[in-house]
Amino acid sequence: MEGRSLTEYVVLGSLIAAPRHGYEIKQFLGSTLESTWRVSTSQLYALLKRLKQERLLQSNLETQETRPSKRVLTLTDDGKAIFTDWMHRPTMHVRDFRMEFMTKLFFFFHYSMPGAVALVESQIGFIKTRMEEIRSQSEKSTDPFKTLVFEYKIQMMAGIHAWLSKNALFFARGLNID
Amino acid sequence: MEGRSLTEYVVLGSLIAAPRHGYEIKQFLGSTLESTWRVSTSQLYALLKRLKQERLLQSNLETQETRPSKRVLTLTDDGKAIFTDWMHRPTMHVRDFRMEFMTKLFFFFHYSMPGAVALVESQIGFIKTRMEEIRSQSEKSTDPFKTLVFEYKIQMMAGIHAWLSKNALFFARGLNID
DNA sequence: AGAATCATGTAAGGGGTTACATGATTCG
DNA sequence: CGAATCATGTAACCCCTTACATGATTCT
Repeated sequence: MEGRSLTEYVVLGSLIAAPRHGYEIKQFLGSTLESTWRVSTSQLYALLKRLKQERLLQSNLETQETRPSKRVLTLTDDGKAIFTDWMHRPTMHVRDFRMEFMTKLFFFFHYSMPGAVALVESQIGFIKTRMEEIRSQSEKSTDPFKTLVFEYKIQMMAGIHAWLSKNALFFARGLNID
Repeated sequence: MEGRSLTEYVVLGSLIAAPRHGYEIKQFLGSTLESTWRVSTSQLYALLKRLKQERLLQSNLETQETRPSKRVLTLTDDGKAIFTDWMHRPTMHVRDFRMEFMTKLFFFFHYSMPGAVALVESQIGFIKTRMEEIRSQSEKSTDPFKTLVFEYKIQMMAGIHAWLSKNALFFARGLNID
């Protein structure tokens, strides 16, 4: 999760297809990623402020007659680049896998973005390599507790591998855009 | 992870067999749980202060001649009860499983405490039930993305189940204390 | 002589949570 | 007529991280 948190990528991702204001981002995330993911209102506005300071997005105040005025956020080129790079990079730490990878697949799915199959494939490659590393560490281990921990990691990676090859690959292919 | 964080239980667990001072706790954790787990010095001292305020432990200043004086921490009855209860309760949220369950097994192992087999068995029961719940939700789901998420959860729970039945149960039986 | 060990902290700051504030409009 | 929706925030607090502070002793 190089430097930026998942929360930041999710907010950037909410703006990749079209500008939105804070309340709209909240609604978008609440209606789509809601099962996987949540932000509180206060955190969202704080985050938007920070991302604006970092020039990943810019804002425009729009006054409305019958409604409170709203601050419409647009991604800058930097913001777009950061999000797009992230979307095509596989997850490097197994502990982040669930949230990070699922979120990427969500955006591929929701925006019909190309590259999902390639991401799934490179993620499969990464997990295979990592699994072999842990397997060899486990074989060398003499401490029974550490071995137990290694075996757990191997089991989880085997599960991820199975899911990637079966479900995720099928899902990504079904998007029919690669 | 009812209320208290894993960090708190780990610190309480470091004191269950004998009183220790802060530096000693740090060394103990660094030499045993180090692969699974870390605390920074500053966080440890802050946490000890908080646990003392909550009366889960008490401290005694011991002056030494050739060394800086040390604050020796002892668990109170409340502290002991909170740790012991936690040790025998299965983990309720899959997201906490890895850290929480592994830590419990570590303490069972390190202190040769009885009850490991019972914990593994009740954890197996819990995960089976939870897996069936998710499976039925998954079958009802029509949204392909949500289905994908459900299938991931099922895959992970199946992995946990396999590891519990194979590795963890064997490990717990090997402790030869139940 | 310099590094590591023993021993306990403070200070600043980051990121997240919960609670609170405001105020018009539109739906049931 | 009250509840939900639209819209944006502030304030306080919690936990954790990183950096800094101190100072004697013992190992290399």
